[in-house]
Amino acid sequence: MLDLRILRDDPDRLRENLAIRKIAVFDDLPPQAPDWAAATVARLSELDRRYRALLEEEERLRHEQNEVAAAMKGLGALPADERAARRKTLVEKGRALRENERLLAEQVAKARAARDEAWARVPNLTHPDAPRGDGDDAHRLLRTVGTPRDFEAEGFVPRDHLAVAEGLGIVDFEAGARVAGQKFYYLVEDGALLDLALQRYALEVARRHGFRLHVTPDLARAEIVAGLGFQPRGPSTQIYSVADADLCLIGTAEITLGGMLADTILDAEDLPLLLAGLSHCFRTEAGAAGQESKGLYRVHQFTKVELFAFTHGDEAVSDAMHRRFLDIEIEIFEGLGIPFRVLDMATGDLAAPAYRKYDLEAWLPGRGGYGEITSTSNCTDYQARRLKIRYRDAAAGKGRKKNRFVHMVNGTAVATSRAIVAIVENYQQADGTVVVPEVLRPWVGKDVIAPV
RNA sequence: GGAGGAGUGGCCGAGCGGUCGAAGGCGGCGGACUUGAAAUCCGUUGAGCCCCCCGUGGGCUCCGUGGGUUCGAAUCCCACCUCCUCCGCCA
Repeated sequence: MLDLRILRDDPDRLRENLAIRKIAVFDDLPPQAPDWAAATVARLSELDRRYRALLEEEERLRHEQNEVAAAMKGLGALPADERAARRKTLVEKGRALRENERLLAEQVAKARAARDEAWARVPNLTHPDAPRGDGDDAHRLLRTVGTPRDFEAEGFVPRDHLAVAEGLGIVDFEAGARVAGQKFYYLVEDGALLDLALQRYALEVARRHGFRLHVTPDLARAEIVAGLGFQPRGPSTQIYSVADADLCLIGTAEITLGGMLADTILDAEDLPLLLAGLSHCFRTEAGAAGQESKGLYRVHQFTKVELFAFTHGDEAVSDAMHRRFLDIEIEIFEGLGIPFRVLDMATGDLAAPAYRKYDLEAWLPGRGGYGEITSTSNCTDYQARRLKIRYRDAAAGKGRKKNRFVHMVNGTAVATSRAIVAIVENYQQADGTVVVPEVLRPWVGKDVIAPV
């Protein structure tokens, strides 16, 4: 959620931002509609004005109520009969005011809900250096790390991870489908060890960088999910909900790490707070299908080590943290020996909470293309405002402390399923075995994964 | 799951249906003392929102959350959430 002052003080900035983000706030004003950004801002302003006008009227009535109640207190000194008469008048007046105020309160609540609902859908502002546009060509290539293997020179055609993994018997999608449905799977023997090894490896790197380790809940209240900027309900939601409970299966530990400190006020000296979270992640993957979704690449459940930071509410500070996150992600995949590229994601592809986002895309020989393996976003104060995560800050004045919203940065250390895809495809050998990346060997306990 | 108890400001903790945004303490900030620090003493210190003639201006709200009773609710009633104690069950 953005600061409402932007709507009131700088609507042009809001309109320009909407235009580059291409995220619809109102369903009947999609980004394809003419002047949709301007029309969206106009409607938001109108909702805000309506709410404030009603609120003002309600507060006036409340003020009168308070005056009646206060007048009642001064009655004690009067003679009994006069006191009774005054009392009767005041009670009647107070009662009438209460009735009116209640009617108005309903309208105020409705107007407020309408404004807030719309406002919550307005995307975050955007980093000035983020590339504009949308679509795969719009992203800015920042770096390429590692060199893809020359399989032709090695004399064989690389297979996709599913073929290799099933050949090795380290993944079982049939059993997954039988038990939980399509896009569920079992990791078996060395597959299970590989999964755990990736978790341990990522955690060790995170801890070395000063992140405090957490195994988080895999479920969270819908309110927390929404607070992080995810849509917990609705036809196109990526989030599973639990029936008869106000709970969602989390799509990422970003939700549980970010929600940890909801409604708290931190000490400025405690920032930045660096958290690592291990959780299962669940995604409905509504509407996703096709070759790119094959096998372990797009599944309903996977395990992930997430990095999370709460920083001072200063764009330079969170921006620096964001680059630090990117460096850690690069370190992790460089360590795994996977060739990848780093993209500065275009404005039209950013999710609503992100101010800026970098993706790591691994080279996947089985596909002959790149596929996203990790992602890191600076969400500035967008999530903190809704979750009410603040810190006491020494303001410009002497000794005065002011509460400010923290900035929140998240990033993937490792999503095991996709890392396994990248490892299996990049480390496969002509005989169908897979070499274990050196950094994982202590935990996998072998150099090569071969069929049992 | 059953039976009790409790949720108050950054933290701890008092609070009678009206003078309670709320005692007291800690912490923070400013000052005195000190070469400096500690100790001591004095003062000060909640948040969110709305309006305007934008000021040492006016108003509204907030005591777990949401409802209710009342002219008036931190205080009374109901529901929910969370925590604690005891019992039961259980990896």
